[in-house]
Amino acid sequence: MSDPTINTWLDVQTEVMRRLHKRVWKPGELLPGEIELAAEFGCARTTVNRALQAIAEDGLLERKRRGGTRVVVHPERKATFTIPVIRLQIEQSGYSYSYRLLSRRNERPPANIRTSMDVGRDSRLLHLRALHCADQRPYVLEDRWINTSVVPAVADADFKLQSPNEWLVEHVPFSGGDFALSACVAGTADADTLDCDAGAALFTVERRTHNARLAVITSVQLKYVPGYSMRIAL
Amino acid sequence: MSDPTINTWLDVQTEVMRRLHKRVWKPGELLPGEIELAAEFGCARTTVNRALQAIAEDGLLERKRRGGTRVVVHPERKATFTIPVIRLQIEQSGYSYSYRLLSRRNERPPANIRTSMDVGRDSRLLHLRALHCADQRPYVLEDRWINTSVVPAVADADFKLQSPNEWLVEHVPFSGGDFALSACVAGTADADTLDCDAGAALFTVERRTHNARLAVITSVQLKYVPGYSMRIAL
DNA sequence: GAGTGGTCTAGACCACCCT
DNA sequence: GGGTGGTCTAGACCACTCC
Repeated sequence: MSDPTINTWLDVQTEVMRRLHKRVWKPGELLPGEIELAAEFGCARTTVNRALQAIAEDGLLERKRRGGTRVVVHPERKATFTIPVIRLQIEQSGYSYSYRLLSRRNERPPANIRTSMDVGRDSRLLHLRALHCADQRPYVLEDRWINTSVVPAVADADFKLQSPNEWLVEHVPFSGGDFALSACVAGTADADTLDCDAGAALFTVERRTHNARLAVITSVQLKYVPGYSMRIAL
Repeated sequence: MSDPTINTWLDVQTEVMRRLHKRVWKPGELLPGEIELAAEFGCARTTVNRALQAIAEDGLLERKRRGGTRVVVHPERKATFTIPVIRLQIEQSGYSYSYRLLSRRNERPPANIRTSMDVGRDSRLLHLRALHCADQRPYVLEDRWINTSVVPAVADADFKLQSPNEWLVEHVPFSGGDFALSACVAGTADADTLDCDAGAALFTVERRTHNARLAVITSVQLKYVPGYSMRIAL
């Protein structure tokens, strides 16, 4: 071996990755067992285990108890991105952040919201609309529904200064949810608020958040200003 | 403690998460050291370490060598999604997949591609345009540039049957890249190909892929049919 | 039944970084 | 300097699954 000592589990990971790229172990093939690899690398089995587990988490290896470790055939790569917190997102770009509450009402939600938030047709939810700006220019338009029976404390929240997102993060521990990314056409109302042309294409994020008991806390739609793009590194 | 034995590192993770949700340890606060927690849970320090590391990877804890483990103030959640392989994406939705190569040319790329792929103004790159269909109906329009000097073998590839994406996955081990998600308005040509109205909003994915030596292999833009949304679970 | 990965333990040393 | 997390080791037992 030409390798300059393999000690840490990261070293093992690197070496295994190298062999995967060089097709020393081809897609679909079985890798040597952990003990064997440990012997070759001159380290403990635990160390090899840690490395292989990490690679498996990235989706490049598949491990089974009796079946050994196998190279995944179609390496369906996984990307992880950090869910943007709008204020930080803007501030990190070097702009000043400002925020304005446009409206706050208790309303009967439309059908799609009733469905996605799993509430009856007579329920009233808190409906918030807000605008986030970068250097005083519109950046993203927020349209949010909050289930007040799941989060009663929201009645006392003042959203004039603090955005709903930040209030929720601080006051309501949540456990899960889902995302949908899409594109929509700016209507005249959107265009007016976002200070753009009607008919422009808006990058849109819809997000639903539920608590540990799977009750939907909030459902929000974010429409970004035209030209916005969400960047992710692999 | 009312807890029914804490043995595995997953048990520790669950218990720590529970305390984070219950604000036993509040945002910004310092957790007890690993040895202390190990004593409380009645397990080895290694086990506690594994659990805390996993939570830290999710962005909820921050760990420093001398500074201990701290609850992150603004838990910037991370989401991980699998990069869609178009054919599988369509087939898993229960549709039949078909694919058509629209054009294949060696061309001088426009300025934005020259920049993003880091090539000189006289370089010629392989330019591919293709359409992916679900049940014979347009689903996504692919516009791809491949650097032929980085991937010479591409000259011999036949993209009439196999899509460029799948060919690249099979033949060119890549190591990294980046994504940009955005929205764009369908021009008349796009609308014609995708069989939709001009002016519709198209969800757009741009992706750049480079090899281990950071040479850009390919840059691709995918325009999805109107109404498409990309879904991610947390 | 037997072999593989999954995990735990106890002890040890190291790297980092705050005071 | 000293305390914290980061990691390695060696040995052990368990759980799953293929044969």
